[in-house]
Amino acid sequence: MSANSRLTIAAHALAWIGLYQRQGHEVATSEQIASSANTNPVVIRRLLGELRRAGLVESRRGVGAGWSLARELESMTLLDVYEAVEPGPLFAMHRTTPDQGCVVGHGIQPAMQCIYEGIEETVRHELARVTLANVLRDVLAAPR
Amino acid sequence: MSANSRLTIAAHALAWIGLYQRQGHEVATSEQIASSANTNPVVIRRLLGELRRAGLVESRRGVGAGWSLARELESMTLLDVYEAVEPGPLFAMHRTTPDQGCVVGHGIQPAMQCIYEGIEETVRHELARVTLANVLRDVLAAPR
DNA sequence: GGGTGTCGTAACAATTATTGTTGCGACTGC
DNA sequence: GCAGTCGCAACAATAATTGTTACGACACCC
Repeated sequence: MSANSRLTIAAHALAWIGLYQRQGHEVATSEQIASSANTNPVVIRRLLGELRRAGLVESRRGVGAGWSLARELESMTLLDVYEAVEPGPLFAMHRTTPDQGCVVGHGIQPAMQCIYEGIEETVRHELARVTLANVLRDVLAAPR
Repeated sequence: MSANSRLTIAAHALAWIGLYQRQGHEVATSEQIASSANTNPVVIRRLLGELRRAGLVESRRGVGAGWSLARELESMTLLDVYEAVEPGPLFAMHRTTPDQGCVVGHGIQPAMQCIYEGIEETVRHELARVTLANVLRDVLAAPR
């Protein structure tokens, strides 16, 4: 199992801020978002910090501080979020370099690398097709 | 970073066995493969055990024992290998269930689930396009 | 029948990445 | 000055994978 839910939590946070702003509020606090996502506020701040670096959200400090969207949800795709919060590739190579004296050990990494890059490109393409506005719409469409 | 190189190692092992058999040998030992992949024989046995359960390889015991392909490399795709060695989904949900009393917390999982399933399906499709014979060919084509 | 080499598997340690938690300084509006 | 929130560092907790050791099971060979 891929043990990282960073993309999921980041999308959750963005959808939450987006909805909150639609309801007329200026900013959302990390504590509110953390409560909705059932996690710790620091986890949210860390993730939102990365999204801020990518230009997707802004933060204010002081009393009445919090987070707001830097762009419309319509102009944000899951690929933007993915690139902001996921550091590495989808599939990993050997953790130790294989035996370069062996034909297979020598050729396997470039061969797999090439295949993996193609797949990652496809995934990126799929992620780019979904905007955060789409996500929020689907969230609100869930039956209760 | 996705910390698991299982698919990579499994492809390495299959390519190694395939090449070894093309050179006229009957079976390959986990120690030979481990030496090429620069890892421990037990790691290889564990992976090959999962591939055996999926019907991709066979093993013999006793003196002169080892591993052999159960099917031609041409008829094996990376998807077969992926399904044999990767237990979970590509993207994970929240590790704790979000606040079901919150609209976003309630709707986020079905929304993301749906998106993720589409992407996984695409990845599977891509993996199914590559046979292990393709991989071995690319491995041998690597410049040295 | 015993010796040998290899798989099969369990148990546990080591490593790595992520997530959770605490603490405290910085900033801003009142 | 006070209160509320972010920013960030440090560290613990958790989980998954990988590495290692150990030993029994099995089959071939003599």
